[in-house]
Amino acid sequence: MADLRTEPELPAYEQVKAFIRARIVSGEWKPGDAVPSEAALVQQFGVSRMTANRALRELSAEGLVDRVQGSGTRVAQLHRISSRLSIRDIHEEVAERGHRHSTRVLLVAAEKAGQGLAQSLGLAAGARVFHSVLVHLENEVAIQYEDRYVNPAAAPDYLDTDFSQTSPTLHLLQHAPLTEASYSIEACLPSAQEARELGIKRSDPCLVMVRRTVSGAHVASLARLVYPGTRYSFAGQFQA
Amino acid sequence: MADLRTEPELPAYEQVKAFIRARIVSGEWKPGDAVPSEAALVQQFGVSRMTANRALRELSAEGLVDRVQGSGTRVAQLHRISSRLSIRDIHEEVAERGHRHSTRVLLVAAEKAGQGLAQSLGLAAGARVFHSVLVHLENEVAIQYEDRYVNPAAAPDYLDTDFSQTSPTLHLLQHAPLTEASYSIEACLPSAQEARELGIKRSDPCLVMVRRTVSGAHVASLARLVYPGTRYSFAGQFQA
DNA sequence: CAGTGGTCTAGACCACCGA
DNA sequence: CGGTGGTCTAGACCACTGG
Repeated sequence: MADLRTEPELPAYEQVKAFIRARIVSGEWKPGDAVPSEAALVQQFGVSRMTANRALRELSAEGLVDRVQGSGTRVAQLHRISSRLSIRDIHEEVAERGHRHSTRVLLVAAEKAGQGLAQSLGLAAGARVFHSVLVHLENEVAIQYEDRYVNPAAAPDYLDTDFSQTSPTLHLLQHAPLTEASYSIEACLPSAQEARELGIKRSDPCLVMVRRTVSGAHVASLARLVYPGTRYSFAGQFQA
Repeated sequence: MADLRTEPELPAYEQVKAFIRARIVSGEWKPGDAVPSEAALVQQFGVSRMTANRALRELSAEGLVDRVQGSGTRVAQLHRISSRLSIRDIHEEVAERGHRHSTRVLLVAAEKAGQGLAQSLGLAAGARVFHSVLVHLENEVAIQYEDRYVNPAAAPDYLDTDFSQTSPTLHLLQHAPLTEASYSIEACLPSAQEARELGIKRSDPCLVMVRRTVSGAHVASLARLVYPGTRYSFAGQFQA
């Protein structure tokens, strides 16, 4: 029987998970080693098989173990620790740091989509699209230049929105439930206009995130987000 | 009874999940709306409560619904879609693209840690640390400049490793089970040496990832990874 | 073939929330 | 108080793996 003196009352499946996790992160059980079978855990801990199963299933979902039906459970090879990079509203993000967020609106208009843009948005060439360009400020310092095209079908009242009060991201999250997205992050030098609006030199490197969001059946939005490299970084934590 | 004609044989809990997920991503059920209770699902689908519970519990883990004991289950407010950014071995990454990976080793040595470095690694100032500098090539083109400090306690035989055969990341993953890590990504201009080794101009912007990895009790490694912005980008997918 | 995990059930007890 | 979710059990049948 294992020592379960962790918390006054911890669910049985959590105790089993803690027991196994401790042996993995301590290195006592190395990648590739077998983990006790469900039947063995039933014996050791005096729990039902469903409880042992839940413990192992959740550890598998967390990437700590690999399970193969008929074969067994083993400590996962590479602990591909991963972090969550999420789509967040920049207003919320700035507010969370205890800073003031404000917006400079440069453009909000309807346009005809060119060939490439229409294709990216899943529309016919020449279709009507919404276009917004704005600059986000944190404590009156520019931190993001946001150039965004929006599919009218996803947010019909996009043009009527006051983006000094709410952000495009928030508006879209609220009106077009996000189901899918893809992004890429690269390093670029800013265009003349981007540099001017961000208050940086054209030789100052920037992080550029290009993001395409999908809501249900149609592409909702295509955004190019430019961050001054000297004032912004994407940071994150990995946890096992 | 719902229409469950999705796949020939899909587990009951997956069918329940699919039923609910479909109504959420289609927008039929909006954020804040109540989701059928476990008891209701038991009725609708003719499954046991454990099965309905598993469906809702997993949807909750995926962030699609929020559950409150005693109150009920509701569609989650903002679908904080997020992607996993994982620590991968660059050799594996390049090989996966069907390209050749090779390495240019510039330095592998033991050094005395300065003040800041020692602190970052959780060692005393002046302690012995391992230092490696290498360039990773994809099809003979430089894509990453890797400058890394390693805690000897985490990988005692680091200096004896042939990094033209294996990579520091892989060596560390295999010898020091990863339990925690933090990173930041920013845009910078390369140093003179970085530019020279990467074969780019000093004015070409680069993505820089600084990564600190922890293995069990001690900090394992501190790495600075420089990617030419014109040749590399971090890309990812979000899924609901 | 025996052992493994994948799924499922029909109960059960409890803690919590809101009316 | 009734309804909710959180947990747990003691069985069960199945598909798959390996020797």
